[in-house]
Amino acid sequence: MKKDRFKRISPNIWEIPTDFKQGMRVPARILSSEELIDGIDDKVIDQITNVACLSGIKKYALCMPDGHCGYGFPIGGVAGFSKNDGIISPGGIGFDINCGMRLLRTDLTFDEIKPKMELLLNKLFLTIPSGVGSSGFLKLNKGQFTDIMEKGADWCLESGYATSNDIEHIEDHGRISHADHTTVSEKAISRGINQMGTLGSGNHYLEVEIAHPEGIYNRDIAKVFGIDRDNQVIVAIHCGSRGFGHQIATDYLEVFDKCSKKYDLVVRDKELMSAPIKSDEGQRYFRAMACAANAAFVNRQLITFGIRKVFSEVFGKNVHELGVETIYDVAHNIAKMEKYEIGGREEELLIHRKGATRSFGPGRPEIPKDYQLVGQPVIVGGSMETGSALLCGAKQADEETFGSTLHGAGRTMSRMQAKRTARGESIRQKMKDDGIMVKTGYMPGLAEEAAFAYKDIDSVVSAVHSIGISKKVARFKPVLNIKG
DNA sequence: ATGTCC
Repeated sequence: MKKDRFKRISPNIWEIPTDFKQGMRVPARILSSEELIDGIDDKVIDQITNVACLSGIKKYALCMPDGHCGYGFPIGGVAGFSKNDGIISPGGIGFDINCGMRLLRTDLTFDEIKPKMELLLNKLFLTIPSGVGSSGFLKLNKGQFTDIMEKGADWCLESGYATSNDIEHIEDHGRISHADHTTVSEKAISRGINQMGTLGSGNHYLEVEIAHPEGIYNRDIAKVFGIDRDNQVIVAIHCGSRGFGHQIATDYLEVFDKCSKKYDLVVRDKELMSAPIKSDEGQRYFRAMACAANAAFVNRQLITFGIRKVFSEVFGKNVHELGVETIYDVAHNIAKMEKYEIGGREEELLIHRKGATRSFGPGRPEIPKDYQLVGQPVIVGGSMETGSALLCGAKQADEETFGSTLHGAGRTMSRMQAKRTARGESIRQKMKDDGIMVKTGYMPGLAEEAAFAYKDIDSVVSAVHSIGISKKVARFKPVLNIKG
């Protein structure tokens, strides 16, 4: 096994030195508890050490505790590349650009929603389109979609689909700078224009969850985030930029493939195709990626609009009375320019987070005013059977992980393998027995996303908590799930 | 993740 060559830096940090394979410019670091380190796939080790070979990489190539095999980078991969001689790589961001999570609070408690569970589930399912190729209620013209690409969630504010409180509680206010619609293909636009406000498929879901008192690890911080009553109803939204971001990733992989010779980049894996950040092609992808990121923020905001409408109808009150407010909205798949100290001096790096969450601690100007004292919320999606976790960012992340932490439980099994292991119907029944009502347009998907196909979320969360890059705040238990 | 192969 390759693991005997790992150097244990601390109880939960394992380093793979540069002599592990030829061409590594920096060491690779895997964050993991002792119990999970042996479960790390050899392919993940291959992938993260290939990332360590990319031009302009600084400090380490990192893999979070929920890491598993992905396209090029592992999902759970984090890497920072020098603005001057570094690269940008679609494989380091993911096909689903700005796949991410939003958490909503409400004033409701479990007892209040119990009599209306089935109605709530059915109305949510009818209102929020889900599944492959689904389209939304909005009929947008190209001018509006250009605004969505370039203004992100601000478009929702202008159009009456968001409140200023929503905007304040989205990463980067739901508007990524440098977005330029001229870098986006017509094909991407035509795939995306009718998909705003839709959930998608795969591991995407919409979940109603309960904040039971025993799941609150830090009552003071939970209260700052708006979790302020026993058995409070929470809503989790997990989705991304749909076919729009997917097409942009596809388009630029093709562009990078064609220009790779010109820039003479050594790439150990075709899936890691890259372009220099400073190159014309690299800049164009960066700007197109920002458009997809903005569209994903809009998507989650429009889904929020739909959820508010449903809650309002089902409980016969307006949304203000129900207190349906955005706790926070985070990107899990994105690259951003951020400043870090490298060898004693500050450098601007393009931080790639692929299945990883920003984890900024207290005092950072980028985070909402009301969260300044505690750090940003970190929203971690579990499997549909186990529910999500809420953490807060910590300063330690700036030193260890380029201000990053984990994003989910992390798969242990491929979708195919999961489908061979169980049938959707048996998972539905098991969830029902556990008090979770689920609705989906694609039953085999329940097996694909079953808890047995994922690592234990509490275990991966404990690892990042122990390292100190983010801190446990709360764990929620699902009661309703719409699986795309 | 994805009009899961134009």
